[in-house]
Amino acid sequence: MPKISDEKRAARRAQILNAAWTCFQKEGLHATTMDDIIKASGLSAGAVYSYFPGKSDLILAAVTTSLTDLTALVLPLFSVSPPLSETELLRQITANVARFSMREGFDLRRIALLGWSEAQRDDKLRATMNGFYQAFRARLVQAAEEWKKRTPDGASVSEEDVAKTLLALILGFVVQSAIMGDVEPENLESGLDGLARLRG
Amino acid sequence: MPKISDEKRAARRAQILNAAWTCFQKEGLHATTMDDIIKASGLSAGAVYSYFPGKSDLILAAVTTSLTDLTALVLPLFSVSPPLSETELLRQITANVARFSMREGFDLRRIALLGWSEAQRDDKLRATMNGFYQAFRARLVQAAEEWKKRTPDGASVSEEDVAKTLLALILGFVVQSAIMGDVEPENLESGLDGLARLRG
Amino acid sequence: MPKISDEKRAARRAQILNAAWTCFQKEGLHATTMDDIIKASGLSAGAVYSYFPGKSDLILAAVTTSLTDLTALVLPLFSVSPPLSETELLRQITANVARFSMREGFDLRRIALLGWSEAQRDDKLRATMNGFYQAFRARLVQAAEEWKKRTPDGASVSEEDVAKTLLALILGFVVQSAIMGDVEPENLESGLDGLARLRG
Amino acid sequence: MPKISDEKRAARRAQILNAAWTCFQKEGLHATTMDDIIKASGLSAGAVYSYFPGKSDLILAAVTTSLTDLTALVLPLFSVSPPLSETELLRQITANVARFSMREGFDLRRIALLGWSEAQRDDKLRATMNGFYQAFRARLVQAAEEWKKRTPDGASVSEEDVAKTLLALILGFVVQSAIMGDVEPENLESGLDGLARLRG
DNA sequence: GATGAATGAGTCTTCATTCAT
DNA sequence: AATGAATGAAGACTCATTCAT
Repeated sequence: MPKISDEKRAARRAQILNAAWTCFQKEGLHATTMDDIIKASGLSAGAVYSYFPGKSDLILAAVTTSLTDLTALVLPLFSVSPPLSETELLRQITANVARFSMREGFDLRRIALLGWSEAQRDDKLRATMNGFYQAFRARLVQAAEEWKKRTPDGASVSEEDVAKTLLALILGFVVQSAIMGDVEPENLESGLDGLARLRG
Repeated sequence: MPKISDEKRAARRAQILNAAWTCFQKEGLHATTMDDIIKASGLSAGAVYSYFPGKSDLILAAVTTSLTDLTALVLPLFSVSPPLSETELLRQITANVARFSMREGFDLRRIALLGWSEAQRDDKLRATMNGFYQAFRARLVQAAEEWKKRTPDGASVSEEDVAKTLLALILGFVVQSAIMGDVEPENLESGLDGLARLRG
Repeated sequence: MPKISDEKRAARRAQILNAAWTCFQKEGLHATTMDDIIKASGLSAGAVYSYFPGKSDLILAAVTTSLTDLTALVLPLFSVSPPLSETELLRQITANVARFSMREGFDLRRIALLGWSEAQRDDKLRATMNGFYQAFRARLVQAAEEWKKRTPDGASVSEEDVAKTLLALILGFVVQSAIMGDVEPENLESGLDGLARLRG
Repeated sequence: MPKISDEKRAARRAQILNAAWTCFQKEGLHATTMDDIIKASGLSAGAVYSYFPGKSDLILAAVTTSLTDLTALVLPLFSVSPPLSETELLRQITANVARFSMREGFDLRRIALLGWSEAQRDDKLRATMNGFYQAFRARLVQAAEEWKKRTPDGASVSEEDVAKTLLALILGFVVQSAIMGDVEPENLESGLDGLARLRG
């Protein structure tokens, strides 16, 4: 098969995935019907099914894609030089999540909530998400190790726990802003600072 | 059958809600059919529908109940004397959430994830959840005010932001432990401490 | 059993029938649920079922009642002295039907259409209605005989056919005014006159 | 399955409509279940629903079709040359209705009664039927104008009222023959004649 | 390969009727 | 005798998936 065909295949896949994403976000995972996606994609039912064996695969692919896109957005933040401080990293990550959420009608936060819910039922999806979050947290652990090295008297700090705490803050930011809608990256930065000062 | 007593009505309602909760948790909100709930409740379809007008009401009631139960569990923590410190409050809240999650096979965290997802589609549910979280965060603001008073040099701390940050930590704990399953209340306590020390 | 009890029974029956009539008219025969009637009657389900074995009996009774009421309204017209002319009788009958239709929200024409439709399915109802219409047409035949006697040269007139024609006019008036709503008794009188003149 | 031809689509539609008509007539409009129609049509539920969005549309289409078929049967009678007399037109119309009623097991009169009843509840259906009868009556008015022109001394005749009277006779014929079953076109012709003679 | 019509098991919900209290 | 909660068999309609053309 010539190369064009492969490109076309990839384009078609992206086209379907895009349609699925839009629908999922607007209607939720279960309220979206295959027909919605088929219509939105502009292809035929048979065509869609030739790219994805079933609805659950489409869901998995959509969530995976959004996770991958997010990774591409966030990973560079770990490699800037000089490395970002904890406060700065948290602010940038949450800011990126918030910014990504506004893009072209795709709200990453909604997709995240939908995905978490679906992961309760779908083993494959849960495994995929788990893997992604593990990898992400591993990067946070690495970053924490860096900060630790630079901190005199930081030997007793658990980089694992710091990573878990940062991840909790990020995920909690996603939920809180999706449900309540009145949280900005700066709030966490200020709150974290306040919390430290209140503890003395 | 003559008029049923109020207690019996309430008991029946609870019986149905209990069945629904069990099913929702096992299967997810949409994958659970009314028939599942009907069978699990041990009642007839008509009986279930005489207590709840439809499936969405059952979902709303199930989520509301779990939210109410959680409130009952967590609210007392704000009233202990002497008041808990921020670290202690966070640890106790997350510990209660984790403990509640293990109770009688009901996992509050799963219900929470399912509810958040459903709230994207169901306006009534979203309003209910929003109200609950607003009230909860207001209590956190109050607590932060207390801490602020006791902190010399704490005047510039934003209690709003502290509350948002604590809520983010709690919600993030729920997500992280539901999806990844390897987070304990102590991790957040230690991580928050480490974070403060790394910041200098 | 004392007399009071019987009276009470009759009153209850009427109360139920009244409720049924109102519902049937507003919603149609099938769209009306037993619960609608029960609620409208102010009695309990059991009470209603102790007076009428089932919904079809209620329908039969409601139609029969309306037919009976109509009879009471129309029959006297055949006994007035001196007897009414054909034109006058037709006008008075249709006028009574129209007037009855306006009474207290009960529209006899609607009940008639509903009853005819139901009679297609319900043998008992069909038999009842058939009997009523036969009796009514027999009265028309009698009236036609009278007119015939008074008409010189009327020997060859078929009183049966005159009666069928008058009945067709009355029933057609009911349908036309129920569906189209722009027919008055006078129209038929004038139309019949015109028809005669056009025939030469 | 590739795109189906227009003829095939129309044939399928007719097939379903035919099944619906048969069922409606046998069982009545509401007693007929979608499953009855689906079974009778030989198609699947999904197929039927892809041609008709719901039961009420099927009812509307069935009634509309029967009305259209009837129009095709009756309209030519208004265009014969030389024009039919009032008596003749009435006889031919009723005769056609009666004949149509016998065709292939479809009884137009029953459909008419069912439709009138349903029109009480269904606005769309009522509007459709009203439109049809208005058009039909307009043709009767036209015919009456013709008769009027040919009648010396006919100037004062109201063609509107003549049309309303003729329509009442036709509709009344339908009801009377459907419910009582002992009326023939000739009866009306003779009765109308007798009525004129009795009036002097 | 692509199409989209067709499938049919499955969903939520209703409602005439019963019968325990 | 009266009540009204409970029953459960239908009913209308949906939708992921297939496969004839």
